[in-house]
Amino acid sequence: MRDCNRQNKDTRALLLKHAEELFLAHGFEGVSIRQITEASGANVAAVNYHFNGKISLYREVLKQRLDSITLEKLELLKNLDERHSEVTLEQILYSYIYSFFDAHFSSPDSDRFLQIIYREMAPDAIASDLVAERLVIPIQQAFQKIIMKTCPELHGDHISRCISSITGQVLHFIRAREVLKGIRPAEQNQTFIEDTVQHITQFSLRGIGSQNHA
Amino acid sequence: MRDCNRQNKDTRALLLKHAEELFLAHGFEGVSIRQITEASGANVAAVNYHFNGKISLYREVLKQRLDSITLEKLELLKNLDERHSEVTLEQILYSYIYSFFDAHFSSPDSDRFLQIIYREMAPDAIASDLVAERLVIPIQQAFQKIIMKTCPELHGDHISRCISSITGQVLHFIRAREVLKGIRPAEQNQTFIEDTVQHITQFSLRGIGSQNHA
DNA sequence: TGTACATCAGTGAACGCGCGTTCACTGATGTAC
DNA sequence: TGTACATCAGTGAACGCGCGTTCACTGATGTAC
Repeated sequence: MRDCNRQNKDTRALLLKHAEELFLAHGFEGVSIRQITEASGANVAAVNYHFNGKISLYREVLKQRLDSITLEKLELLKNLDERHSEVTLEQILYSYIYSFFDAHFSSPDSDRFLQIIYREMAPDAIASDLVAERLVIPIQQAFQKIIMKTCPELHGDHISRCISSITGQVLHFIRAREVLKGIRPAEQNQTFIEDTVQHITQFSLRGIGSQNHA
Repeated sequence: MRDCNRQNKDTRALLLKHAEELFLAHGFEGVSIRQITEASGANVAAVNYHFNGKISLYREVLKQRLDSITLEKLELLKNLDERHSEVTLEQILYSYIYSFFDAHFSSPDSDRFLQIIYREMAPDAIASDLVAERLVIPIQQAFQKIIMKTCPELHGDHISRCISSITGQVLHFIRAREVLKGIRPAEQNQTFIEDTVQHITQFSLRGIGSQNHA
């Protein structure tokens, strides 16, 4: 009787929505097709009907999220690029690094999502190609373009490696923060973010070693 | 007939040995109890008899490997410590960073093992406590002690964060190297190691910002 | 305007599989009297 | 020195479960003549 006679409730969209929620919360292996279809009020067979199996559905979900994150980061970088003559390298680094922590701790989803991206960066992951093509490469390129404008004396390869160094730090501080609490305990959440972003910014600013801004 | 009448073949040790091999090659979920017991020539029930379940066996395996890696790194750091008056900060960083890449690419196991450690660093992992207590914390402390001796003008908290920055970079460059190949392609393996270690060393040396060695 | 057929979204039930765990058991060895 | 019992390593078979996938199906809608 509930939802009685309502055909065309767009099962496909519902599946996608609930799959996103569940995969983000519990990872690929942590979610069964039955959980997804039950949450969507559909039949177990629906996932196979609409998406040709669990893996394709997962990749579909991932695509969407990766694209939306990439879009967001490119937006930020575009803003910085437009103001690049009035902005210091330090400010660029700070904005970029802060944006990770900000996005990360403002949404309960994104903690889990970072774990997922992390896992998918492994060479044998189920979707490392998607992470590379839709996230890492476009962001890296845009970021590199800005830094090259701001520090024209630096070599492209050097900048590229420095960006990887920054990304590596950001991911590590966020992801391993529970483990790191065993080393530097007793930080409040807000000062943790502020302190860590400042540290990574200053460390990396020196690390880049631009003559313009040293 | 094979292995006929040989009691006391120490099933427990065999299980541990093959579990290590298999878990390292395929991860926790990637290995079934049946695979382990078959490889060990034992009955399916043997894992539960000797180890009280799959998780305990996994943690046991992990403990051993973590301890052996920690021991190895502490050895390296002890050597550096003993020579700390004749060694520059740059040499210390280089040795430490290089040791990760060296260990990593000289053994086929260790690539997979790094993935495992990585995964176990996540807050909700099956053994993040082991990674913290038996690997990250002891190494961090020993490393910090050396740097404090070499750069007495630096604050302990600052050094601690810098070490995390170094670790983050090392892990990222190793783990995400396939993804990063999309950005900086066409490096041979040996020059990749040499170039990357040099980059991380120099980047971090500047990042630490010691007055003594800038 | 009516009929026949094709298409499409979605269902329901079952299939076969591999999993971790359990439990009653065997047979060798150690120990107490 | 012999017997009775306890302990221990290990086995074999089965249990129950949850999984992803399959397949024949329904019933609504669109299309051609």
